[in-house]
This record gives sequence, C-alpha cells and structure tokens, in this order.
Amino acid sequence: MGVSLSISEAAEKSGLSVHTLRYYERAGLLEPISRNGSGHRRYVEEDLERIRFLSRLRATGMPIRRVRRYAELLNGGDETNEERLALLEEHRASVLALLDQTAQNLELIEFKIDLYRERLGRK
Amino acid sequence: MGVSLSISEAAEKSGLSVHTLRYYERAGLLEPISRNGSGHRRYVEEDLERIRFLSRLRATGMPIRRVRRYAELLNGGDETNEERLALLEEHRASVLALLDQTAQNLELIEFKIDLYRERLGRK
DNA sequence: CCTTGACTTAGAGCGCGCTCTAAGTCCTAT
DNA sequence: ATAGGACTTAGAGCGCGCTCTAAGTCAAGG
Repeated sequence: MGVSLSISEAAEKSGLSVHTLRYYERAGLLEPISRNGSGHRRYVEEDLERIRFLSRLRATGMPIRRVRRYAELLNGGDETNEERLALLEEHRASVLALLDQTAQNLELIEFKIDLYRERLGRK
Repeated sequence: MGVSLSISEAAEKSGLSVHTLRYYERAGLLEPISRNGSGHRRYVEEDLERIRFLSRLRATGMPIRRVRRYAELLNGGDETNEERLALLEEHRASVLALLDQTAQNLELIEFKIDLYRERLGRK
C-alpha cells in the first residue's frame, strides 16, 4: 500500500518549502503530482526520491533550466538514458572544476589567515 | 615608480568587467580609486591585489555585504586585524562545509552515473 | 575645428531562484 | 451554522549581483 504525503509533509521531508515544491512543479522539474478528491497534492515515495535527487543537482549548482532538461528526460522513458548519462557526466565535470577552483581559492584564504595569525602573535 | 592602469586595463588584469569594478567601488568593496587629471581612475598594483583577493572571497561564495565588511576592516588599520582574522576564519569554515556538502552530493550523482552506465551496458 | 574613443555619472534593468500575497475552496470540529 | 486550518491558483514581489544605458566630459589625431 502506498503511503502518500501532503505538500507540507513533503516539504518537511524534502527540506524544501511548500512554495518551492509548487514552484518546481510549475517549472517543469516535477511531473504533475497526483491529487486527492479535494484537489490537494499527494506525494508518493517516488516523488520524494525525485525531489531529493533534483535538490542535489540544484545544491551542486545546476541551473533550474538544466534540471528541467534532466526532468524532461526522466519523463521520456528509457530511450533517454544516453542523454541523461551525458547530462550528468557533464555536470559532474563542472562540479569537479568548481571544487578544484574553490580548493585553490581556499588556499589563498588560508594563507591570509596564517598571515594574520602571525601578525597577531598567535599560533 | 608606480605603474598605474586604466579601468579597462584593470578589468583585463583582474578578470572583472569595468562595470563590476565601478560597482565594487560604489558598493564599498574598494576604497575610492585615485584619479588622473581628467577624472579617470588609475589603478595601482595595491588596488589590483585587493581586487584579486576580494574576488576570491566572492568566488568562494562570500556575499557582497560581508566582503564590504572585510573591506571596511582593511581600511580601518591594524587594530582591525583580530576581526579580519575572525571573519576569514568564519568564512573558511563555511567554505569547508560547502566543499564537504558538495562532495557528498557529488557522490550521489556519481552513483547515478554508474547506474546509467550499467544500464547502457557501458563501463 | 571636429570627430573618435575612452572615460565619467546616476540610475534603470535584468536573470535567477525563489518567496509571498490574495482570493478562494474544502474538510473537520465545535 | 460557523470558524479554523490546510490546501488551491495566478501572479506579484524580492534579494542578489551584476550589467547596461544615457548623457556628458575630456584628450588626441586628422
């Protein structure tokens, strides 16, 4: 039997706001969520998994329109597996590049930190 | 003798646009840049170094208003060294947290990538 | 003299990703 | 019956960080 959640429960579980959940649906990141008798959204586990994964994409800097593209591929069935893979691999590369760049920037920041520590006679 | 650069040269060297350079100055991230006889900005090496460091702070996600705070401390002389250190250390912590979170998210993305590769009979 | 081009300013505009508001519907409890 | 509360929609609003525009000044070259 399928457990289903209201939008506020789904928000709670996903860490997004109810506003954002509706926005993502409107924006084409989610397929239309099924409704109960009174027109209220009911989120099933599959929805939540999708939301959680898309959130990871967002959290790693993928722009909404690219997440939408991925979502469209998810809706498109198994013929889209190649393109999904390509999209994720491309994203992976850009995340790695960002991590790398950030690590470098962090080094400079830490260099400055050490400099201030010395200046203040700490350490 | 001090080499000095026009705003477009400074933009070139710093990787920012001339618009952004003026914006950063207006926004209090830079001290007023000195001017030549006709009112044009002349950037000296010290300006460029500051711009480059502030860019690293930006590139690692520090919000403008926090960069401004740091800039104010830079203008405030040596009594501000403690606070500068504290600010940078706090930023360092948040960058590390972001790196960590991003690495975790990346793992999930890579897990999906592997899954698609298998599904497609690659590897 | 006059054009060209790099600069100046104040302020408007923009893309992104939410976030919120207003007005309305529906169910439940009193 | 009515009040409360969770939901619905369309659409407006917002914070951020630029990015661009319009109108003007100035110096150099033809």
